[in-house]
Amino acid sequence: MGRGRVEIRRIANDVSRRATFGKRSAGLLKKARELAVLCDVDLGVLVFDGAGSGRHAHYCSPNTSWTELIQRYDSITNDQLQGNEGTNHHDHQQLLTDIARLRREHDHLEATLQRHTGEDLPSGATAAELRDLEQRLECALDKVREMKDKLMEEQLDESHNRMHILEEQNSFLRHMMSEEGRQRAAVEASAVVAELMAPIQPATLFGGFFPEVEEEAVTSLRLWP
Amino acid sequence: MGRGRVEIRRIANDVSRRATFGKRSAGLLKKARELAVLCDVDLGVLVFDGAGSGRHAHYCSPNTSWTELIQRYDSITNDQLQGNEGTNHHDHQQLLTDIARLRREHDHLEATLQRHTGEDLPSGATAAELRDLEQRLECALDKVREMKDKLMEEQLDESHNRMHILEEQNSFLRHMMSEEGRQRAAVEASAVVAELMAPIQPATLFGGFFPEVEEEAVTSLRLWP
DNA sequence: AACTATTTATAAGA
DNA sequence: TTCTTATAAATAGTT
Repeated sequence: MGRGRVEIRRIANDVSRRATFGKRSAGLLKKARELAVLCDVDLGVLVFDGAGSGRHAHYCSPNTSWTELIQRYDSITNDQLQGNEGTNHHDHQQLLTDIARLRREHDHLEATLQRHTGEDLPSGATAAELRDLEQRLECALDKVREMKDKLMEEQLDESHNRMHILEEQNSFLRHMMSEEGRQRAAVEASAVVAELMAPIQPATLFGGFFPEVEEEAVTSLRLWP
Repeated sequence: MGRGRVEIRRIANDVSRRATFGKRSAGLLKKARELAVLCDVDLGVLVFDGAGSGRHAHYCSPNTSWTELIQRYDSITNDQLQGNEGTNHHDHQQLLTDIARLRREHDHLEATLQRHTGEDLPSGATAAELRDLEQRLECALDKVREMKDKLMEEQLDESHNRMHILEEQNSFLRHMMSEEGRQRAAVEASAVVAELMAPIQPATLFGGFFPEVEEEAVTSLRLWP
């Protein structure tokens, strides 16, 4: 929504990024407020500038609180945490064990992810380990590319289908025109038909005859940037 | 945005309210994702249907967690809220909270990692999102390769240094031998040379990291005697 | 901060 | 529910 279509990726330019942050976070909060009122829901939004600029925005709908929202979120994400309220000390010990295990898993996952992101490559890594990581990343990259290609192919197919439909409409309309032409002047009609037949170029075809179809076509072409 | 202008007040009709909830919460989450990526900010959105319908939606930007967001929020709103630590820090309720938090972080990390591994690519991903992931992975791959190359260069440098030192020692010893001119001394000297050459064994130098380079190294060492 | 040309979201209808 | 379409709303680039 603006003068140009925008790719959803980090805005490199510092000034435009700040401007966009202001506009979009205001927009997001407005949408949040509207949703809360229109649909009578409890919701919260928190936004913090990644850098330490301190720029932030937040909204929490009336009749609720962040504490409540987070509690609800917890009860959704891990519902196996239900029945053990106010139970005995055995469970207390069990909880300590669970926490220790979770902490370990947490650290491990975090480290793995940081390696996968290249953020924190272990300085003591051997060349063999690095080569292993390299291969994993290549593998992941392949999978991502494969999925992306599949998606794009699907979109291509779809646009081909649409083109096919448009071509059929064209040929039908040409047919209609030639019928009309016979009733008037046979020579003129065949000239028009010949002209239409020659360039199947969409640009030429859409140029004068079907402005309402042109938008369709452009839209579908834009499906794969 | 729609067929008609809409007043921002609770939608009375039950059906349209549900429909609007679905559309607008999807829209809100999309906007949130876009803001997170475009402006590189940390943000979170939580939406719960006010009634107990269970309908809900949530989003938390990558590289952060609800825990972190809430902490940041707390530090903004009331940064004088300290002091109640230590008394009941390890009671049952606190442990439950801790465990919930850890589970949340755990799930978040796992999801992020799975995306980075290509194990669980979101089926609803757009081509643009996939390209974003692709670029991250390429970036990580570059870093890993860079570090691997640096490591290999360092190890090569080190081995060259050692060789240089050994060559100097050798030439010094040969000089000594020719001055002495005695067979017995010569034999002793060559024993010393042999001993000095020992640590040059590839296994020690390269630590077994470069089987493909090992042969190369052995070959060049053999050139000398 | 204001202005618009455009894009995007979505209300209503099918 | 999901898809379509007319229209309102958001906002990117500009001044």
